[in-house]
Amino acid sequence: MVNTQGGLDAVFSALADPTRRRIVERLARGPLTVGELGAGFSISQPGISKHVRVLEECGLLKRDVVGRVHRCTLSPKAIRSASSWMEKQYAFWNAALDRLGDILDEPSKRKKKR
Amino acid sequence: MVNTQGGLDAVFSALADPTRRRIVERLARGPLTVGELGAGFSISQPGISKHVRVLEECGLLKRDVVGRVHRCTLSPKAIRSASSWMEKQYAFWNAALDRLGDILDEPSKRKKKR
DNA sequence: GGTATATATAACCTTATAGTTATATAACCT
DNA sequence: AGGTTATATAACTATAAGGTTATATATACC
Repeated sequence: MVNTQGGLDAVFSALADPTRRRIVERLARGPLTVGELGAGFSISQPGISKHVRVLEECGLLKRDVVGRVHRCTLSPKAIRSASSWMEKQYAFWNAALDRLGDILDEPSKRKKKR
Repeated sequence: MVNTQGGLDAVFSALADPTRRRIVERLARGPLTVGELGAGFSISQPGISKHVRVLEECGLLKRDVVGRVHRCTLSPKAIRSASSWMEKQYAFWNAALDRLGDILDEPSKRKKKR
C-alpha cells in the first residue's frame, strides 16, 4: 500500500470484492438506487452504503441524489482504464512471444545472441 | 470475502496490489526469475516470494523450476477472464444506454417524453 | 564436504477491510 | 408536528494482507 499509482489501484481494489462486482453487474443493466442495490444481498444497509461509497470513490459509480433517494449509475470510464491496462499487458505478452521461443530453447548454458 | 466465486475473485484481488501489477507488467515483456523480478523493488526477498506466490495461485503466473532457479512466465488466461468480465459489463452497459434515455429524462415528476 | 546462491517458510507486527449494531440526517407524508 | 423512509455516519470487532527479520531447504560450485 505504499505505491498508490493512478486511480487504477483503487479500481482494481474495488473490483476485488465479489459483492462490489455483483453491484457493478447490476448497475451495468441499468441505474438503481442504493436501496434497490441492497435488495438480494444478505448484508446490512450500512454495509451496502459503504460498498457504494467505495465504488463511487474509485470512479466506477456515479450518484444522482434526488430527494432522499440516491440513484446510482455505472460510470464506465474507470472500468475502461482497468480493462485497457489488461489489454496492454496482453499485447506486450503477445509481442514477447516472438522473442520467447529463443529464450525458452536456451538450455541454461548458452548465452548466445542472435 | 464470504463469496469467493470462480477464480475471478482471486485475480482481481491479486491485481489490486500495485507491486503485483508491476510484476505482471514486467512479465508481460518476457519471462523472469524470481530474483530478477525482485530487482528494482524496494521490498525484501520474502516479500517478492509472497507476491509471486499470490500471482501463481490465481493463475496469472506460471513457474518453471530449473535447478534452484524459478523462471516465471505470464499465463494470460487469468488476465483474459478478468478482462472479459469487464468487457461483458461494458457491453451490458451499452445495451442499457438505450433504455436509459427514457429513465434519465424522468425528473421524478416527469412532464414530458421525447 | 563446505560454502555460496536462489527461493521458500515461519513467526510476527501493523494497517486495512468487511462486516456489525446503533444512531443521525434528511426528505416525504399525512 | 409526528411518523416513516432512504441513506449515511460512528464506533467497534474480526480477519486478512503486506511488510519485516530470521531461518530452512535445495541446488550449484570448488
